[in-house]
Amino acid sequence: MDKNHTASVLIDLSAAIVSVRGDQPVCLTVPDVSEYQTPGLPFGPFYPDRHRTMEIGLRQWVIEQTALDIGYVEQLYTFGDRGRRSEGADNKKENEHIVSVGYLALSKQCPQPNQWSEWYKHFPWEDWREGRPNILNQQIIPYLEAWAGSDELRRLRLQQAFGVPDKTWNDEFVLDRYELMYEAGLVWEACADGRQKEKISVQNGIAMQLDHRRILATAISRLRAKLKYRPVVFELMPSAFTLTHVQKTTEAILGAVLHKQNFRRQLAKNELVEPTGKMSKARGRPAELFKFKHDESQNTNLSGLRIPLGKSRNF
Amino acid sequence: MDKNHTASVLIDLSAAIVSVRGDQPVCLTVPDVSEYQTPGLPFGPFYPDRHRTMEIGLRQWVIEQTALDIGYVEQLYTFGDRGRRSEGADNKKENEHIVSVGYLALSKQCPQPNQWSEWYKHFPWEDWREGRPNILNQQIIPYLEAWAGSDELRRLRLQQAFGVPDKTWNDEFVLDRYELMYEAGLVWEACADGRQKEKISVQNGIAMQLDHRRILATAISRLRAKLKYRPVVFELMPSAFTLTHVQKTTEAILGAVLHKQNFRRQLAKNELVEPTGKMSKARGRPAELFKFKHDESQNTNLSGLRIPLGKSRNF
DNA sequence: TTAATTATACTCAATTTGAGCATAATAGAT
DNA sequence: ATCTATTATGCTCAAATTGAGTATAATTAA
Repeated sequence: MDKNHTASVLIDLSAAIVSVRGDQPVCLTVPDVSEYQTPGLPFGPFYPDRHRTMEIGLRQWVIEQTALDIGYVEQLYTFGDRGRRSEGADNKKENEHIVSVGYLALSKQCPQPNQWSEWYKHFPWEDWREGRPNILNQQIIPYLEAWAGSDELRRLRLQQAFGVPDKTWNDEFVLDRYELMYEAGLVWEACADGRQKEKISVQNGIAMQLDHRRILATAISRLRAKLKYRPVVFELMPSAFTLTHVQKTTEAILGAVLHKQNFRRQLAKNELVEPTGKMSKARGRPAELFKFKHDESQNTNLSGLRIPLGKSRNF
Repeated sequence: MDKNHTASVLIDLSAAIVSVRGDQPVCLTVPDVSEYQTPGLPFGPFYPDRHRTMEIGLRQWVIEQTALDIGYVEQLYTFGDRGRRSEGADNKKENEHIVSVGYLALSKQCPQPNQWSEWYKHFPWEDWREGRPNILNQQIIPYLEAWAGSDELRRLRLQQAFGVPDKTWNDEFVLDRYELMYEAGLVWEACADGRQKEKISVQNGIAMQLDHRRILATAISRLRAKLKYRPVVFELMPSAFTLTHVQKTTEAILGAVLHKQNFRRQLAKNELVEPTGKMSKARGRPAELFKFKHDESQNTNLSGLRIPLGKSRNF
């Protein structure tokens, strides 16, 4: 085994810090500085001599920079091909090889509204709560069909990621869909990376710096999947909440509507919440306020919500 | 955001290359060179200027070093605290900060038997196929109980990871269990890293170099989880196989026995296999030979085996 | 008082799961 | 030949879970 390493790299810890504002999932972004006016995820370098683990390093600079209380943190993926730039087309020092380690963090609050960017502005095709997004049939699918042409492999990937023409939409394939659009040159980042010569005509969601939209797509995929077998929603909820509030938050993340009674049945069966005795006051009948029945341990083994997906998911 | 990186690191790509030999899951290891005679996982450096992505880099040196046909490759986790060594207690250059990116790879064959190490020699408490392993009640649990003492958090973690005293064993918590044993000083690596002064008396599974047993634990956790929702078993099967063979392979990985008829019902329902027309010849009644009904695309969206876990899992 | 709104209780058929029994086809022993 | 051990496969059945309703209760705003 060759142990003479010749290439050293710098490590960036990038964080998709997620919260929910109203009925919109949001993500902390940093003001755009580049010429392209694209927002980016917050990131900071990893100093291996200062922090024992990368998660400690991440928490450190998140606290320093944002003063946010992030309870839940999870490593997502390590990308070795950062900006995926083709050679020389950049103003960065070329010797600086950067590996980015993406993290997902969840925050109960999201102050300073302008610092938080709504997920579905970057991924308009991922929000199915009002039915199938128009952008799919009007823009994305036709372009992708043309891109696939008669290439059998491309058509299969298209079918599995976007469910065309007959399969159903899978809410967890956010990353697959984004990657496919990237490859097909349907997102701005593909131009920036030099894969696409001309600027694309349609704006398929707001672009982000470097590979940040890819990291956010990974975060959404992971969070949507996790929601179904671990009670992570409660990391996004205040200490007391109504059952409808939990449901709305879940629906926001999944980008889909759920059957109310069945959702509550799952909560009840898994004993995830307990009543506080207090009531909420809103428009209609007051709802009981609940709190999360947490296990004291962070790394809990509760069964999460087995999401009974409502209808209107395919077409 | 502070962009003046001061610390550069080297990246090692470590691979848990998994296969199944007979009824034992195995993992490719490299001959032991250290004074401790402990085997290690194969690993190689990542050269960012030579390989566009880390996965490409990994495949490259696996092909070069092992000449193995690994189809399935998946990134596991990136560890920033490698050997987790306390300061100065090592013969390595202290300035060399190494970050290891762990990968899981699956191989259909495993030639050169002595290069492959059986999982359950490193994790004897994880194989429940013959019932609850004796080592749990005889060694591990008593030590962990003592370590936990009256610390409430420790007791909760113990309960959730090992299911003591009343909860059930969860086959996916391999990493949680290993980490707990590491913290409690119950595995050799804890000594090596200087967390434990004296050598531990009992050998709780064969140790590995650096953090390699932790990477293997991560691999086992991930593979056990994945098996239940993606048809990854077939990455470990030859082109034609009997249904019993699939089941034995699945059981080997899960470390648990399954209900035969229900297992086959799942395979049938999900249309994961199709008959080849040929028959196997063995001791009893000949079994039909099947092949995996693959979707041509690697990144397939098949539903995997929803594992109906047999009984005898708790106690 | 009425309408609109929201919450919650309860029902019911269809499906899926967990666990079992019964039968079929082979090799090897008697 | 025929019995026995062994493995494969078909079929049943009750319990649990899911998907999708209907009905009713408690509020606010008009």
